[in-house]
Amino acid sequence: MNRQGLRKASVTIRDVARESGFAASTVSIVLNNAPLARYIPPATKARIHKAAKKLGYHPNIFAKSLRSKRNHTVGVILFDITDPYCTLILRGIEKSLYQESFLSILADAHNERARFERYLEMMLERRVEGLLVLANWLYLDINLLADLERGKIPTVIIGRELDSNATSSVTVDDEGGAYSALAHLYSLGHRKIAFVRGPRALASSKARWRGVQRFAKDTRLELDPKLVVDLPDQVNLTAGVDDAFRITEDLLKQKRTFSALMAYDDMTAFGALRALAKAGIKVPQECSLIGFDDINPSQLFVPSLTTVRQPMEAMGASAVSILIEGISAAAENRSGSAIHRKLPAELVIRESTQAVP
Amino acid sequence: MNRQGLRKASVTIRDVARESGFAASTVSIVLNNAPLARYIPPATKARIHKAAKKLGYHPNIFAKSLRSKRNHTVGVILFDITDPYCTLILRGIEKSLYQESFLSILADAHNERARFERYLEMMLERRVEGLLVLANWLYLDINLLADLERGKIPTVIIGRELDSNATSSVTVDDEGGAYSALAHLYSLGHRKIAFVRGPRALASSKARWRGVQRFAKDTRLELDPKLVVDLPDQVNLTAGVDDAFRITEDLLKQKRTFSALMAYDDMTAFGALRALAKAGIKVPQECSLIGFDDINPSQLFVPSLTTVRQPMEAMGASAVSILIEGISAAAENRSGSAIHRKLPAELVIRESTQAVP
DNA sequence: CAATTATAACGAATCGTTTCAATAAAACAA
DNA sequence: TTGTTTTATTGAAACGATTCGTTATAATTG
Repeated sequence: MNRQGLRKASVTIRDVARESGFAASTVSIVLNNAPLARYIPPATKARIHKAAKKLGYHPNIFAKSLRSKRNHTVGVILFDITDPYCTLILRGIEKSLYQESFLSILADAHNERARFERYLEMMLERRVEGLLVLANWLYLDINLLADLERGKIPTVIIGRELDSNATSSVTVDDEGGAYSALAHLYSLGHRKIAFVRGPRALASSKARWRGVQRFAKDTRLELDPKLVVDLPDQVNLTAGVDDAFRITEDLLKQKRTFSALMAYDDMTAFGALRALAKAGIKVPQECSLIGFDDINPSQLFVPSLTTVRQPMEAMGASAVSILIEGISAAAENRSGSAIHRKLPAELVIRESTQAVP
Repeated sequence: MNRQGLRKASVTIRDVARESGFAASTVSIVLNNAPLARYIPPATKARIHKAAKKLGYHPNIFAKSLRSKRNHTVGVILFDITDPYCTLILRGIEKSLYQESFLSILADAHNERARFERYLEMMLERRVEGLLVLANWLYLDINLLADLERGKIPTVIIGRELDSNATSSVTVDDEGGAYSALAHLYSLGHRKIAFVRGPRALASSKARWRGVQRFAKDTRLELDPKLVVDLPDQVNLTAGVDDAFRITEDLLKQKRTFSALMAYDDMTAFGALRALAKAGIKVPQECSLIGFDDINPSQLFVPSLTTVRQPMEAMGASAVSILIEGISAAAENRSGSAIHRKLPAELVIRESTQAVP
């Protein structure tokens, strides 16, 4: 008694071979349109295709990967999927990956080092072909770098540049963005401007502040140190908003007047807006408010938020293009060198800023 | 000349075998702690482990999968990653998956049928062990069902129940949620209440409206049909907000007074809020506003939004538990039947509602 | 002491593809 | 006619891990 009775789990290339009357190798060549396929006469090809279709043949991807050592998958590690900033970048990544017929494994590190490392481990174990790291709101740094380079697979970091520039990166021009944000407020006549800077630990905080300082210098605008406060280091996103709220309240309590407030980012601006509203200060009539990022909710707020847009979809797309290049380089044993791309930010004027009366 | 000169791509189990002086099969048994390992003396185990560590051995997952037919991966298909509603569910999914050491492949269908089908295809091709479908803001229906069942792999749909209940689902109690939302407004003294209902095509629109009607019946509250408007069918998320804005404006134009507005969901509420603000109507002083979902931005708005919370993290977690159960059932050739879970919604009272003066 | 059972380790087959080298027939050239 | 290419097809050898069945000792039992 043979195994006919047993239900075959799935149809293999040998089944197609038997059905079509050719060898498995021939079937493989035809179905993959391998170089050798140029010798195969159309009639043969047709028969093989027909057999494959008839049996509903789908190549086993595990076996395929085992031979080719490829799986057309990249890993995406981010640090808080709850952050709308991530979301838009993900959209950009997804669009590009889709076109390349790559699929992505998503991991959310919850801003926890251990989780990050575990995920990194899992991804390497699964031999993803490349790695995208979305370094939003991220405090891990020094060793992160080492970890990433350990993998020896093409990697692109979005939103942050590593100290060693062995790993490719895509960032936004924070400095330029902050510069134009302040320029916007200035052009509206604001001179007394409060600043809620980002947490010290974040690279982008420094960069944005540099932009502010550069503008101030260029126009001889005086920055009142009493009107400059720092957000505390804070891993939690919504807690960050609360911090911003509190800090702005403190700012208001000290009775120094200002006609505009520039926030580290949109989230911060939301917190500030709440504090201003609570103090009965109308935005933008009595105080202009500007953020940074242009995350999704910003346009929905009342008043909608004037902000500096990070081209997040473009950043995602850009990262993918670098990564894919790195992957094909690796596949062909070429060695591509790290690429660092810095995209311009764009001022988006909405309702939360207006000319000083 | 042998192949010593060639750089080995990676260290295999045979290398460990050679290094430790045992056979590959023994190594496999030890490293996986297979049943047979109970016969292997500690000394041997130690030597094998040492050898493995020394060589930095990592089992090749492709080969592993080829044999075991498993890959510890589930597919997650959603319809708009930009939607904050998705984001929180994803968080729930991720947490649970992490504990099970599963990884997820993420696909965003952009509300496009073709894209959905392509992704479904890709996932089946990759033999994900299960499928999670996040049916937010979704208009595809009839055939979607057929597509999903074609795959014959464990599947859970979140946010919607399929007509055939062959596929498991996790939904929220829309009707009960809407009921309690209206009850809340009623208890604050509101009697003239406007409703912006969801798009006709969405199942949740109907369910929520049923909740409203039921409450009205229970308390003999009269619903003024002139104060009830429908959101048009709309695939795009932010366009939905604009629709809500326009619709609310129309509502206001007809000069019917109402002291509260109940929106289909939070996004809709945001649109309504903007229209109210533009008309100079203060929320909540002159008009209370309530949403549904409790997406992330809702607590950040000024005023923060009273709403009905969907327990999104719990929904994600619940879906994963059903899925994992289905996967192990499949692995052991048991046949689990579809499970349908409906989670309660919870009223979250914030600033946007207050008692009628 | 012989018979049985635990213990310890291994060899070979298997999973499903792809690819290399080989073969054979046909087509062409000298 | 013989020799060389071109065209068509194939068997067998990987890829790297797991598992089943086997063998060879050591320990235990009657």
